[in-house]
Amino acid sequence: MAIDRSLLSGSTAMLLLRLLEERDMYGYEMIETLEQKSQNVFTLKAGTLYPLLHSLEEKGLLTCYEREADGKVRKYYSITREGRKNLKARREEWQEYQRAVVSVLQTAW
Amino acid sequence: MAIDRSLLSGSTAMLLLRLLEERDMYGYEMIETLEQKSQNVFTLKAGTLYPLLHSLEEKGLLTCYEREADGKVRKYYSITREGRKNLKARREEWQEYQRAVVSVLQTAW
DNA sequence: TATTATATGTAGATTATCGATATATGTCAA
DNA sequence: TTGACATATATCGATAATCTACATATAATA
Repeated sequence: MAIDRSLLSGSTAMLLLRLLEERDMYGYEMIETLEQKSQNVFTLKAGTLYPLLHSLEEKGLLTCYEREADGKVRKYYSITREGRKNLKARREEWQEYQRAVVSVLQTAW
Repeated sequence: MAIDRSLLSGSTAMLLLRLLEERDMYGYEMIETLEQKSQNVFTLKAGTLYPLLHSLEEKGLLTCYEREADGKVRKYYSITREGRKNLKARREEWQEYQRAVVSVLQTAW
């Protein structure tokens, strides 16, 4: 990663769900989109992404279907109702965490 | 933790260094102070803190000395010059990471 | 005197991410 | 046409951060 990988820990699933909130995507597309949207801060590895997608699917947060595009069969992922609910919770958790970090970093003692 | 523990990953050392930037503290004091300053978002466990303090000391980011206070011998930690340098880098990394998350979450596509 | 808060510590388990590796197809330039 | 590179998906084992559980000891309080 461009940044210490441990910082990303736990927020990757949220970021993927956020991408899929906008539109269905296939795995490789998510890696590239995240990279662009974050100005190269998030350079997610395939070895991280695919197992994560499978586990999100198992948990019912995503569904998967195959579709041909540009002469290639790709696996598109779609966020479920449960996935949207989960995303909402993760966003709130992230806001809470972020506020807390800022308050420790900026505190005037 | 009050929040998903994985979110905290990687930022704990930064938070501890930040506390010690203000004044020397002993371990237990850091747990309580973090809890207060974060409004109970960061409830760091002893099993996380002490090994982390030892590793930061090994890396030369902290030094340790014993002192008696309130009739108790406590182990106070002090941030080193190297620790301040490290804190500065971690803060910058955190800002970069935070900006990137926000930009993915908020992006108007 | 018993319990709780303070205070420090270790061992083992869990989890997220990574690097390395594997496979297969499409594209483009030499 | 052939070799290299980008695209696309996937698994395995290693690494690292945190947790739970446990252990120990003292001080304060009921």
